[in-house]
Amino acid sequence: MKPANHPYHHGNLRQELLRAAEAALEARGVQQLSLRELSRELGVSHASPQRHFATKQDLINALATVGFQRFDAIAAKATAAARGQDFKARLTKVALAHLGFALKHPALLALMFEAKRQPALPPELLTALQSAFSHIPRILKEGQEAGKIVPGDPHRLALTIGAVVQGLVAIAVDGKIKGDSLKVIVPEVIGQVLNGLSTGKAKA
Amino acid sequence: MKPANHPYHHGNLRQELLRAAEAALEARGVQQLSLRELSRELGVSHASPQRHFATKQDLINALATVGFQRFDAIAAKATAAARGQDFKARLTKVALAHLGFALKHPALLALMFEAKRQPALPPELLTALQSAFSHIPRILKEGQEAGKIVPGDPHRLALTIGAVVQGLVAIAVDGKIKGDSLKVIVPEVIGQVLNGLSTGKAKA
DNA sequence: ACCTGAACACCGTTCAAGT
DNA sequence: ACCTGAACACCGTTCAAGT
Repeated sequence: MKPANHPYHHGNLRQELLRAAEAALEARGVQQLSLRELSRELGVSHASPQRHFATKQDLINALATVGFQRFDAIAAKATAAARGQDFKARLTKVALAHLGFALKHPALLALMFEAKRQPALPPELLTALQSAFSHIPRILKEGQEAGKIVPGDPHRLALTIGAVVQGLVAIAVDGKIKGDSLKVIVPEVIGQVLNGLSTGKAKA
Repeated sequence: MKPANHPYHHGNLRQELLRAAEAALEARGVQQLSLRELSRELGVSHASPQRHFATKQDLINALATVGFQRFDAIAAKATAAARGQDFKARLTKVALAHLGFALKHPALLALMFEAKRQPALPPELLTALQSAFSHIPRILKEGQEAGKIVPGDPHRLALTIGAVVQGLVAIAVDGKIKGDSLKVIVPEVIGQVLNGLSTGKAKA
């Protein structure tokens, strides 16, 4: 379990750097993330990260990529677990999965969303990101094919629900929703969006 | 217009620093924001910001504060301009105001949301932030009092619409919505939330 | 009150050199 | 292939000193 005390050849410095970086990120924030400090912590020279991450941004991109991959895996598991249920239940499960991740790794999530804003995304980051955001549109498409959702451009509908979930995540991360109450709030918000907030009219 | 070339006593270094910082922020990103570079650009010593912003974080907080103040002013103007209209039109106007700001100042918006995550918010930042996010709940409350919106905890309803708008902003900033199409997409998304996405049932 | 200049303790990145 | 040590050009922050 512990990598002994080799004077040389650390073993898998790349993995250790990623692990230490994530811990430092959640403990002290992105701003304080320092390659030299990570090197010190791992007992290697400050120049040794170079071989594994050519630049600090590369380390950040790698962190963001594994973040989106975990994000994706959690959502995939949630949808799989809700296979037989109706589409509202499945949407709720995916939303809860996203929110659970957000509350567990708030600093990593912030880093992920910051990394997303880069002009030229590394390809692995892009595919991880696309996969992570594919679940809600897919569920909506199935609901629409089953006639459970109003017709219309599926892309447009996915935008609506996607915005709600992303907004909930942002609000929850800010601590504006107590973690305990998520299981009651999220289904209600999803229900509100599905059933509408206006009185009277059913829809056009 | 130009502050002459005083060897001493710059005039209002504080304002100049804020202005230069915002320009540098949008041009090169938060990561590259440097007090020393701003000082060079303004032709003052690298230690001179100290009197106006005790720390770099103080400069960032000041930027975030003016950002939220402008955000607030724009939303207030939008609601004032839509005074006589129905509550759906007013919600749409506010959402469009938020989105317009986001697309105009994406880096500043990112800085504002990052600043919001600080454990101990400076009081002016907090009040600016609260004021900026007060418009949607207020419109919803009025709509509810007029019987135009389903009954229920107003705070909960505001959460739903607030999440949608915040989510749209996040998605728009990522460039996933073409700026031109906002005027058609936003009313449609707001309408979807108000009228619901499910077929059949009006509501419970 | 506001700014300067020097100093301190940090950074990321590069590169020859070691094993 | 992987790591080290020294070097370079930057940082933020502090503080005595100047006006």
